[in-house]
Amino acid sequence: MATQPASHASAGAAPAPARAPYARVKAYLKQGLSSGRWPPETLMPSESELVHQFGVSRMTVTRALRELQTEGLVHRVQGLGTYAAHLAPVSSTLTIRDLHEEIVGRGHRHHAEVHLSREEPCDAALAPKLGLSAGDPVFHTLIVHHENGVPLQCEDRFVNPACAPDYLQTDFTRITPTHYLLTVAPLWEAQYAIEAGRPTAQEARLLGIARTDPCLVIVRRTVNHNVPITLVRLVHPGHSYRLEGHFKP
Amino acid sequence: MATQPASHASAGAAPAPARAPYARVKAYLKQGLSSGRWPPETLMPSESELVHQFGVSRMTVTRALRELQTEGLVHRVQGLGTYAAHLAPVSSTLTIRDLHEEIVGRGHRHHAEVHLSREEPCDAALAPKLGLSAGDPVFHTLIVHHENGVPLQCEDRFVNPACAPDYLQTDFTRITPTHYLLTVAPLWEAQYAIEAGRPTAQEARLLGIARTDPCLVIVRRTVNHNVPITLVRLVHPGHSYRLEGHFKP
DNA sequence: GCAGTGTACTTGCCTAGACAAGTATATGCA
DNA sequence: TGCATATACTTGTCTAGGCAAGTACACTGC
Repeated sequence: MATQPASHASAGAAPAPARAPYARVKAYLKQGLSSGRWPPETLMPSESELVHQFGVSRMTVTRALRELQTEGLVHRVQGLGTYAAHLAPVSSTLTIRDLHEEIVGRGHRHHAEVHLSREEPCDAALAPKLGLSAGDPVFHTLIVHHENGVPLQCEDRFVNPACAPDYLQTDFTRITPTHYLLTVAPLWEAQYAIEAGRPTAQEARLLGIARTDPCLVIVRRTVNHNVPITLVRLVHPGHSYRLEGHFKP
Repeated sequence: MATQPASHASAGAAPAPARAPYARVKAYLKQGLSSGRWPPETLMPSESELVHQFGVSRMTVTRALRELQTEGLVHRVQGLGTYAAHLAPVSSTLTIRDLHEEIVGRGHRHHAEVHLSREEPCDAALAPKLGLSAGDPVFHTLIVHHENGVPLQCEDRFVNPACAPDYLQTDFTRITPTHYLLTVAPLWEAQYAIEAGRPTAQEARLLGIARTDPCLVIVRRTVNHNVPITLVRLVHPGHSYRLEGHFKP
């Protein structure tokens, strides 16, 4: 039997019905979840029920359900069925973009001041986090990023020389460390912690703020194939920087 | 022709090869992206190439590629092909869980102090954010959450009465507002902003901290079907709370 | 030179079936 | 009663095709 997709029929200004079949099934289920038709932990219609209800093939229904599953809205158990998720997972995508792109994306001017860029012996406290031994050489950069001339971020970074031997040769006024490291290892794993804290004396001076001013501090450790690449502390003045996000199921 | 899945053959302790075909294709591509085999914006193998290379059907390859696309690792253009993503999307899932679950999940004791729970006229500044008019009634709660007796979060929340008429009848020492609102509207859209700031005098008093202590402040606005539900300000003492996360591609 | 056309290739989405494997329940037998 | 088995239903995954639509490029005819 031949396919008969998207026969966009008569309706003129209807916004929705042009959707693909899998998207219609998905929207139907999402709407039901949203309206409370299937409360959490409730058994939802099985694939074969949906197949009959929508007159589509099972693959189409499967795709809709699988996408809902990856979005965390349902969970599925082989042999049992599909259940509405326990609680709506209020998980949001927090995008930690390259700061340069973020600033330029706002139509503003980005400017970096390099205060430190050197090799130094690795501190005992730092060593295990970078998979090194105390005294091993480690690259250390301290850069202040400005947005339209205003200090926005103090970036204190340690880099494992084994991962990026040419790191210190980079001109960090033109290329951010994040950007450079992405070219060296384009895909990695990261752990981060976000907290509010006070700047160190040096950070306060570089950012032009008081030591008592609250700052948003992000500490991030990056690993590629179990090899630590970099450990970075990003300090933002609290009054001028915020992480914003939007969550849409 | 019959399927011949997962013939887990001979190899004893091999961890990987038991994977499903679509997962093998996906892992192959991911590995290539990770190793720099396909630098950003590079054209990757087409579906038909992968079909021949792996001896699987197109649907299987399509699934692998589609999952990589939803993970943001590639982008695909009809008529052109599949490209390695511009930069590795360092986006991480920041899970804003219900605080009660978070605390209990750590094996600790959660305890909530309700300092305010009443209906009041809506402020002019607040009204548009909740889709109300100034002077309309609005529910207002102020709750301090403790972990093992230590103040952890001050939750100042406004709720649209139209969305949750029985909100004030809830016993917030037993059920968190987040949890209650999830039962009323299990699925919603949220905007949030995370920043570092100082507590108000009242917040400082309730949290037992100084007014100069830095705090992590999260402001979240929740909307269901374009109807604002709630606006909440969450204040955490900087020294005792952090958002942590882990990103793994 | 330049606009139009045809062709090859790509992804997007779909169908109708298949086998595998997990779960719960009814059934039969000791 | 209690245990083992058969059955019905579920999801997980795959095959081998199909049409549609978007892109790039060579090849026309003017």
